[in-house]
Amino acid sequence: MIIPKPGLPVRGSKTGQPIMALLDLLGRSWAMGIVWHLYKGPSTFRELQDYCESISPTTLNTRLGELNKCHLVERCLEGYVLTEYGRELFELLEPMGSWARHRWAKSFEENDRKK
Amino acid sequence: MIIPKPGLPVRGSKTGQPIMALLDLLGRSWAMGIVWHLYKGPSTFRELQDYCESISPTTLNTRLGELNKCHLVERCLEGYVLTEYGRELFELLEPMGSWARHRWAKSFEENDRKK
DNA sequence: CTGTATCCACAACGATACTG
DNA sequence: CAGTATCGTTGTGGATACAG
Repeated sequence: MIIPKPGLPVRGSKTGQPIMALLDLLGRSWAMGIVWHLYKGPSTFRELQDYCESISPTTLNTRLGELNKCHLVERCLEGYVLTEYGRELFELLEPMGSWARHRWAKSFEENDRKK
Repeated sequence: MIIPKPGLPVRGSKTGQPIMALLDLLGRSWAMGIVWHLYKGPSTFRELQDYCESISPTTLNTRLGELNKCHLVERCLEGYVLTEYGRELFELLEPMGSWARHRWAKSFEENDRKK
């Protein structure tokens, strides 16, 4: 398991620019889904598995380990929960998600209409 | 070449959530570097190749094609340039980059000190 | 200069079975 | 319930040589 730490080589940046490490981490399968779901409150392994319908236990466990080592998720009595960093990040992600949905996605619809 | 379009399956999301498509696109090698460099102004293929020191022509061309089909980059007389969408996205990315550098990266330094 | 065509190596992920 | 161990498939990207 390669942890995308700022300063070390990551997918897309040999010098490990923090922003690239972040994009690497969050771009992996289900990472965003996990953060999104945990923002609502703590969840167990099984609950997350049900939420991410087609995720394999291998991948879910790997992802949780990565998010944990990157200080975004931590263990708790109820299973897993977002850290302070995790919550901050989620809130930064919202404007991007909003832009992606409302502006960017529209650009593809326009393109489709022209064809 | 698999283009990460919102609505179609992408790395990390089978339903192609727009935010996941975006993270997929930007998480690929050198994508951010290209956007970052082009934010300063138009560039030729060769200039981008020099800027992204170790990138192969194959990858650079693939990446430019993806960014173009996703409406973030377009061709111009001077080579390549950011579109209106591209500039909007860059500006949304800055707060995240800032957080990654100043808050998130610090969390790893703290961790290192403890060990 | 600007790409394109091949080939190769490796990391990511799902499927599955199994252990604590 | 909560993971871990293996295996096979596939995408990603570098290297290189070559074409427009």
